[in-house]
Amino acid sequence: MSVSDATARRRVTASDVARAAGVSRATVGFVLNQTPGQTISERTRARVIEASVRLGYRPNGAAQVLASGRSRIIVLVLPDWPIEFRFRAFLDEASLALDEAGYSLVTQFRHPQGPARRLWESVTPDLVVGVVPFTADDLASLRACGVRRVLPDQSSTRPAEPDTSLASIDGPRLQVEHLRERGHERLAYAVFDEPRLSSLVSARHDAARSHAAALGLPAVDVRCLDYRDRGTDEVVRAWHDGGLTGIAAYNDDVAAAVVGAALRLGLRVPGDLAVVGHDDSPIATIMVPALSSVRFDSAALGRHFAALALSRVDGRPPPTHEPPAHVTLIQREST
Amino acid sequence: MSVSDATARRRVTASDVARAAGVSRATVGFVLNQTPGQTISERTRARVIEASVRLGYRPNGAAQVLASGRSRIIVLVLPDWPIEFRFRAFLDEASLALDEAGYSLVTQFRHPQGPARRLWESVTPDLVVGVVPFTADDLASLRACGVRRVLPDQSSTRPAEPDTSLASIDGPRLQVEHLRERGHERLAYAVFDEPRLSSLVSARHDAARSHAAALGLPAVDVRCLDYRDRGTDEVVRAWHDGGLTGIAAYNDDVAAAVVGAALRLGLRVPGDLAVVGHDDSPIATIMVPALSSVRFDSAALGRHFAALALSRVDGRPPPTHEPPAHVTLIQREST
DNA sequence: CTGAAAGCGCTTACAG
DNA sequence: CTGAAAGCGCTTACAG
Repeated sequence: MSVSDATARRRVTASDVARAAGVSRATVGFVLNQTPGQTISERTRARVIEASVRLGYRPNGAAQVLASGRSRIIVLVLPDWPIEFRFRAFLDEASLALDEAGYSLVTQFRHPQGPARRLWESVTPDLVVGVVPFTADDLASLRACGVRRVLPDQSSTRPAEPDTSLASIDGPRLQVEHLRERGHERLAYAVFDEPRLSSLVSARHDAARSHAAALGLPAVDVRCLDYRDRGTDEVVRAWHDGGLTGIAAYNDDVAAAVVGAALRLGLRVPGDLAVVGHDDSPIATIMVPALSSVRFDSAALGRHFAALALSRVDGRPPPTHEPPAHVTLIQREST
Repeated sequence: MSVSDATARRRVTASDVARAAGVSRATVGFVLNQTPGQTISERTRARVIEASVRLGYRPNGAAQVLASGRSRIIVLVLPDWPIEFRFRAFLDEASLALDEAGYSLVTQFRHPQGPARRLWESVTPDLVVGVVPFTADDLASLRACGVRRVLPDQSSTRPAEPDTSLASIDGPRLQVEHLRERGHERLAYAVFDEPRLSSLVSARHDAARSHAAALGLPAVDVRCLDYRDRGTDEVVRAWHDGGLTGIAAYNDDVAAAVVGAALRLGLRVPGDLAVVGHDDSPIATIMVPALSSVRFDSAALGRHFAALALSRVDGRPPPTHEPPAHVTLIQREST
């Protein structure tokens, strides 16, 4: 009765457990944290565990962080990009792998205006990872908040860490190669006019451009579409009139917009215009004609991200093996 | 020089600021937290602020949480649903509104296996909100971790809080009404076979069913599709052969799958089969034919969520006004 | 108007 | 093998 009273009244602390088990507070910590280098008798250990379970003891996170200096929290700062279809699998796998190692992954989107309070000011993370590099402002704040470990690592002059970002440029390469193999030499790259995406978009179309150049193909025509009006139709007509036959798209939605415009113009896909998307989202399979696309193994990327993050929090060198080969081209009806 | 030394060596604390400003540690806290009921001279205040800026002082979050018992962190526990298109806008708006009130919104996805460590064990949130109700296990953990405020509120017997969940059932109603207005009486409801979604899916098709019943329409035929094979074609053929003419879909991807199957079968959309989607994702505009769909005002929902959460952390009664009317039907070519 | 002091609930050398 | 004690960096009555 006094037990349930105490439970109801206020939070159970390590002192409560110690009292109930007839040991000191320190011993409670040693047992529950399995602190190495301590020799606790089996009987004592059992008494402590029994008491902590019986009382429903949960350590106070803030007190642990304050005393130990470690939170076992990793913050992932995401750019202000619209969520991509495969991204959820990336997060799921990364969280799972980190969870198994005893860490929690917490994500924060970074808006242009920026939140007044950065998350790392509140949660004392062991590590903060940015998908895009941090601003000087962010870095100053990170330092002032006592965040010791940051990825990408700014302080060192050694070569950049392995790139686990989702801004992969292997996809565009595969798209260009695939169109070339299907007999297309005059190519275009289609993107949506989505300001939030600018850095990612330009990384990808640059990759498409330079890979085409490396293959000796004519310059790739990069165009912005707006799916909300019919401007896409004109762009597609101009491509066709100009003799372009192969279109690589930033993602499957953009590819679907190109295919839709082509159909409205009476063009055959892939007869007159071959179109390849990116992300292998559900719509690629659903569309008529079904869309060739680039599939990301985002789960593998998520696991690789977790391994990299863990090596960083433990102060170990990053994993030496390359990130997994994670993109493949799925051919369907549109090429 | 000694300043930059100290900065480099270890974290700047309130004591450092106090020393530099020639005041006590308490005064530093009073000034920086703008504690009400204190009368601090303008000169002292200025000195403290100057020193804290100069030294780059940031309060230690863990210590603040431990001492004050409040973290200004709100955890939103998300079910294991695939991310819906409009969901990002919801999160953006909610985070922004909470941020303005000085709170950080942290989200955690809840996998079936469940993370070993729940986030609320580490971050001492002021409030934990679940999109779906918590399990008894979760509730026990929340209680043991000292989380005083939880939504949906389990402890009280008063009527449930206003529903801000994304499992809205107004969309299905609009779909049924719209199909009816377009002259369709024999309806079907199409979903994907996605186990992660079961609760949301059944909430929606139940809504469609009961609204059709309320309108005096024949029973709605609910069917599971699988877009990865051609089984969809057979379902759509069966609908057409059976005289069904109006199809409401769980989301725009499902609707696109139905439209695609209809086109492959040589049916006219909307002539032979009218199809209405849900979410108004980009693909609805892009598709040929363009898809009628239900648009969510998820930004307004996000703001409403924030207001509700803030009322809860402040211990105020929830906002009395209804959640905004947030769904509208956008008619395009498919109905 | 300002400061000295207790306390939040842990961890972790250190001493027995 | 176990415990007493200092310390993490704040907040907040309380006393002047």
